[in-house]
Amino acid sequence: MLDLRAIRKDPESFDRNWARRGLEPQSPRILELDELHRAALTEVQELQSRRNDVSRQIGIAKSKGEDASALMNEVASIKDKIAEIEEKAEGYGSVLNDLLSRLPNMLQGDTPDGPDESANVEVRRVGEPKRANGDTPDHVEIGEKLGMVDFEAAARVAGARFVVLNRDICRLERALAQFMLDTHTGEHGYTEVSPPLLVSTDVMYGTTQLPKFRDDQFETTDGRWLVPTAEVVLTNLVREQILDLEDLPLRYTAWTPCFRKEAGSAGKDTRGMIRMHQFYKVEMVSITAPDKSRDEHERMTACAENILKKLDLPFRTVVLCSGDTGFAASKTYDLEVWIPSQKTYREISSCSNCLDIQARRMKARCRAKGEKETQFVHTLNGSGLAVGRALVAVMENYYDPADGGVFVPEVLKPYMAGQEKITA
RNA sequence: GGAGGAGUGGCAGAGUGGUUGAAUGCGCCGGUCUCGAAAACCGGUAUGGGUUCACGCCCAUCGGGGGUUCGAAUCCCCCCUCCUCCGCCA
Repeated sequence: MLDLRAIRKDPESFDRNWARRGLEPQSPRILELDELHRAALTEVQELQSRRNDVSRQIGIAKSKGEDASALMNEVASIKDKIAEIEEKAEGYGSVLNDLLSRLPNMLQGDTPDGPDESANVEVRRVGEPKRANGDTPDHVEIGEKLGMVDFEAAARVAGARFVVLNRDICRLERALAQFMLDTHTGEHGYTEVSPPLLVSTDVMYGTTQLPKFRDDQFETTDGRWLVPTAEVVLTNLVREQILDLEDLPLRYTAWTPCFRKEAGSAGKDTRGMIRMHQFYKVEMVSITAPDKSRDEHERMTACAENILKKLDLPFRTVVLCSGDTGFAASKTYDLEVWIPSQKTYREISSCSNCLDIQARRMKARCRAKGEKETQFVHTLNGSGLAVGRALVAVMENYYDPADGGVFVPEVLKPYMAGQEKITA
């Protein structure tokens, strides 16, 4: 949710910012609805005030044993009027609210302008691709030859976009997750959380999956939702709270499955485990004071990069342009890992600063000690990393053409009982 | 799933239809006293919204939603959460 008061104060700057995402000016409609809404609200409140006043007089009159029927008649007519205006006010309010909840966040000044991903800007590149040629088999071929990746079995039990992993490959997946969690908790100051994977509609609204992205989500028959990312739960941990400013930042990490319908991605990445309906991800979430989120964003991105560095996987970091930046984000860094079989860098992490847009929806605030004023916190989320895609990257980058095996990255050996290599 | 009990301000805890946004205690903030501190005493201490240049005024909120009533924390209905017992179960 955007700050309606801020829009009132400077509607043009909001329209200018939305234009960077290719949106038409929104403020005229917003301001019109806002004005109608507030006028109705004021009228309702004046009537309520009058009603309360007369009711009080009725109480006094009755306690004195006087006749109050004239007063009671007056209240009756006020009540009808209140109901009428109230309905009007609620109508304007809900239309306005729906409009606002479907508008994306303000972009930061240093988010570059551009229509789509082709305009994203590379900010760093770390490591050199070991094999830039196309002779590396892809992870599907590697995994199936090892007999440890089985898409057919997955299709039999669940359908397309699922996978069954076996033996050393699923152990490697687990090792990756463990390594990421240990690094975030041990070195990066994050607190590990094991959260619910089914959440309420309010929670999905809080982090902006709803109402606009309903079609991407799995809804249960009892009105709950399967989390598309742990961001949803971790961020909502502070919903409806007033936090002590001194306790910020809060940093949470969790290793969870993620469930996505991938409704708009039909035909994209159909081969392999790049795009699944279900995948594991280690997520980082930070809750910060409003003036600290920009620094935290850099820090969080560095934490995600650190995982790739330790895994010794070649990657680059790009800052997304205005047209590619997600709905809730004001600025996003994507980390892209080298995928040898595709001879390209593919997204493995996305770190976003959402400013206060989620906090407003969640009513998550903070307050300095001794102060009366509350402020909305800022929320950030980043993958640290997508475990499924990390597995793909390790399988391909650590592939040994000599025997079709996969070397175990140095940092993962402790999680694999010292195992050096995965072979058939 | 069944039966019963409970949800009030930061916390504890009154309040069962009438100037109750809510007694009292604790905590917290400010002040008096003191060389200083403690104690004591005095004052203040919810959130959101509308309106106003401002002081302020007003509205809503006692788990959530709806209803009865001139008037609801208090009565009725639905839902949620927690506790106790029974059943089931990873």
